[in-house]
Amino acid sequence: MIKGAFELCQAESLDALSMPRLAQHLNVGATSIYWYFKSKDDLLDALTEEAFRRFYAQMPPLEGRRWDDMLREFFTNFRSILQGDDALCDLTIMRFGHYSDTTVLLTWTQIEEILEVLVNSGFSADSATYAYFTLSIYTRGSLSIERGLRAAGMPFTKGHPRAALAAKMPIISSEAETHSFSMVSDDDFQFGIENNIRGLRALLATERKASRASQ
Amino acid sequence: MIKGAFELCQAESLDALSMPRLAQHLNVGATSIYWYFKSKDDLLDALTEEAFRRFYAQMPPLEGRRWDDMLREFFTNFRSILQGDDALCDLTIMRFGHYSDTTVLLTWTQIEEILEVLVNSGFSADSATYAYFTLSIYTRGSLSIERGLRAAGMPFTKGHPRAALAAKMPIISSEAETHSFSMVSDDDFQFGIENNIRGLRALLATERKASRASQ
DNA sequence: ACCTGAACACCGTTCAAGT
DNA sequence: ACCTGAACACCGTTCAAGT
Repeated sequence: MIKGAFELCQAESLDALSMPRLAQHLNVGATSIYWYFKSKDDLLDALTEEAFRRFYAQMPPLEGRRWDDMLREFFTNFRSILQGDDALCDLTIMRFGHYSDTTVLLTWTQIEEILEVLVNSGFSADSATYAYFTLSIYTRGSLSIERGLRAAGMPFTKGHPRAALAAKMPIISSEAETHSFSMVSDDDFQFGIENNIRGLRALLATERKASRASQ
Repeated sequence: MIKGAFELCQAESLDALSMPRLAQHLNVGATSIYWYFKSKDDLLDALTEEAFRRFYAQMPPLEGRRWDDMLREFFTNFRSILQGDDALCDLTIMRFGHYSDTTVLLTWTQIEEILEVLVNSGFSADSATYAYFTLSIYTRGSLSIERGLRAAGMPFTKGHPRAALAAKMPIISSEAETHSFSMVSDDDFQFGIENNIRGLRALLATERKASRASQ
């Protein structure tokens, strides 16, 4: 049932998933689904849970490197997995506030593991939490915007005709020649992650100084 | 026409905007709208353009302060305006790849102004562009996730019952008492912005050193 | 030029009825 | 326990027809 729903989502898209279409795909009466799920939203919740299971199954384990390498790798993996599977992306990124208990447990377990590395590297528990949230929001923001662009048919990726609009904008005009203005290119993403890591490095330095001073 | 559509969106929500409902709101035949807009998507595009106009009208002008103050203020204003108006938020943040030429022009003008400040402060045009994109993606990510949570009825904002799940997670358990786990609280947002600014400050320092060395 | 109503294909959902 | 089809209220959209 959920497997069939996933097949349909992967083949078409989450938007294309309707009760009649799913029923047809399963060779079953259109309303039979309501015996298993009391509403479409219920189905979607179950689908979201399964999506998270599949997502985490694809995530490689954290390597025992330095905290900055770990963060970089984790969020790069996070992004590339969801970039490669629109159905998974739509279900995990776009469906907030629809996380089942097992999904929350799965996610928190993952977060705890990361926080542990950060705290062991000298971050306070507070800073570690903020750090993870910041990178998580950024990565998800990038993914959801990229997803939106792809769904809309990928307007202006590079060398876009709208460049004409930039006549009186010297900086943008020159940047537009080399820089994709989608805001979500690989380079953009890498800069964002790297910039946050730079910020965290500076924060860590001041936190260490403060903790030494208080001893 | 567009004004009426906005009224309906503000009173209800963007989801509640249907052709029949809008027609009813305008005291007009259900299909009359199709004389002005060839499809609902067309209507939505026009609505998006108007939303951006209203949004930028509310954005206070950039103050002539230091680049970091400017960024902080800009994105804080950005967020608080869209936090206060769900219709505006749905139309501007959620509808990517549906920007009209005048919307793009409006946006680019705004971006150019910010890039100018950054470049004048010593950033390369490339870094300035990356910097803006990073903060923009983060702010939008935060807004869209907050919006999703609100639409879903704001699950676990604080002191949430799910804390029980965190039994074997020492760091999360202790954090959960003081830290909202929504990832999009005011504190979370402020940390994200501040962390990016810290990262940019470090970047600026190395860029300045490099440009001095090459002279 | 502007608006209407009937009509169509699609949706989510309910419910009484079948096995 | 599991599945069905008829039915309902709601969509977006087309089109021939009215003014």
